[in-house]
Amino acid sequence: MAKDTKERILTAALDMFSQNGYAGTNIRELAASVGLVKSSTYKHFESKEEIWNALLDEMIAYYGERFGSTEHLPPVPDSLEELVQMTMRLVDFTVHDEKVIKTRKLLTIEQFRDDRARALATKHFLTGLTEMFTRIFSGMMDKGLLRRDDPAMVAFAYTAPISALIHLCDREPEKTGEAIAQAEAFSRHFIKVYGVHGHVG
Amino acid sequence: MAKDTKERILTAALDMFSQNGYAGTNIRELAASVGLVKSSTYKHFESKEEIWNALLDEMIAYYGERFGSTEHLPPVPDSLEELVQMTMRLVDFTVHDEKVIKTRKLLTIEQFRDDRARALATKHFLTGLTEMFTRIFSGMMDKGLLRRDDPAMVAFAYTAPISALIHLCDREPEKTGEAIAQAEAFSRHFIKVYGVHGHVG
DNA sequence: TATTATAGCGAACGAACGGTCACTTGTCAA
DNA sequence: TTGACAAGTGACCGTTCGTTCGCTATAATA
Repeated sequence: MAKDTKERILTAALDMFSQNGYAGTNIRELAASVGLVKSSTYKHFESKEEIWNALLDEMIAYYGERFGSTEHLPPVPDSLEELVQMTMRLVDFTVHDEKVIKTRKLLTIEQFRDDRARALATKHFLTGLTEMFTRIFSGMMDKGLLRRDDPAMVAFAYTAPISALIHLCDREPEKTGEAIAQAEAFSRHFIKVYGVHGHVG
Repeated sequence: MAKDTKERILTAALDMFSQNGYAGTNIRELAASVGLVKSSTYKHFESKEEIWNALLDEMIAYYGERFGSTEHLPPVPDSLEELVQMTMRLVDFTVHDEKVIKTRKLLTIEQFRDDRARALATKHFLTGLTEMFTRIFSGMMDKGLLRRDDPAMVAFAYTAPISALIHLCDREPEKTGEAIAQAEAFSRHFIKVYGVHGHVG
């Protein structure tokens, strides 16, 4: 039950830090949201900062196991349409999963204050997606599905606009539907421009 | 001199809010950084929140006069190379101008807490640049410099990656040189893909 | 059963917060 | 020369912050 409480505190911390920031979050409310009184928090963490560090540890570990290993790489699509579908599944997940949303918001808010948050933000918002799609596009070029070009540059050109739309969903959740539609429109625009057509799917 | 002090307080507020956030900034330090004692601040503003609101007012006004009016639109380039040059001038300014950097950082940090910051963030990070380049690309398509396509979609495909690199500069200023180089590389990649070549510049 | 560690609690701590107020100083108009 | 006002000061206010401490209840261990 101790382990359980500790986990629940971290979950609440992600909630509040991602909404109000580290400085804007107070332990009293945080404890209350897991049904504790503030002093009880200190049975599980030595300080507010330790909660922050533990949360970042968890986020870094989660990112590592989810995007760091090659086994979680999506398979190289066999058609341009499949690329669109795969992209949209990815977008759909990433703009609807609460934990992922809160993680992004927290990194957005705290990236200028904490160096580990800064580094993780760059991975989350830029290099992570780009590297993943660099491999995918490299494979698709080999298959003759995409025009031969620098796969890293093409991946950057593909993922950055999608990233921008994901950020828009975080900022203005009521526009999520709109943003998803635009992501799909962009994906279809992309395959029109970069894809090799007349291909037998 | 009163007007002067008020302005200096706002400048200091932009400094501190953009670095530590609204909640992480205290009036004592803010006042000290303009050579005042905290109580003197209240001769110019009624409260911390009023400072925040005045700062946002200023940012909104500045954005309006700088990007809102059509007179500040850059002219439609006469060649693809000119598009690259114009883009790089814009990038260079936007990643080096201190006030603009701090404005972006502040909007990044506070976009989830304040509705006006939220709206302004979307303009700054997404729609503003896109709309500007929609007009430019529309003109370039008319001139036969770019392949005919939906100018808004092409503008989005062009500006989103550049925006991502600008954010990278804000987050990791030591990578600014690298990011600028990548912006230019991307811009050249873009004109290679979307441009009409064999054109007499 | 007696012992001990754990996890909760309420009260209290000093420090820092945003904000107020009476007071002084300097400036400028009447 | 005087009066009014704007701008700055330091002392102080109540509140909230993160943190500590002594206590209790529970549950596992010996």
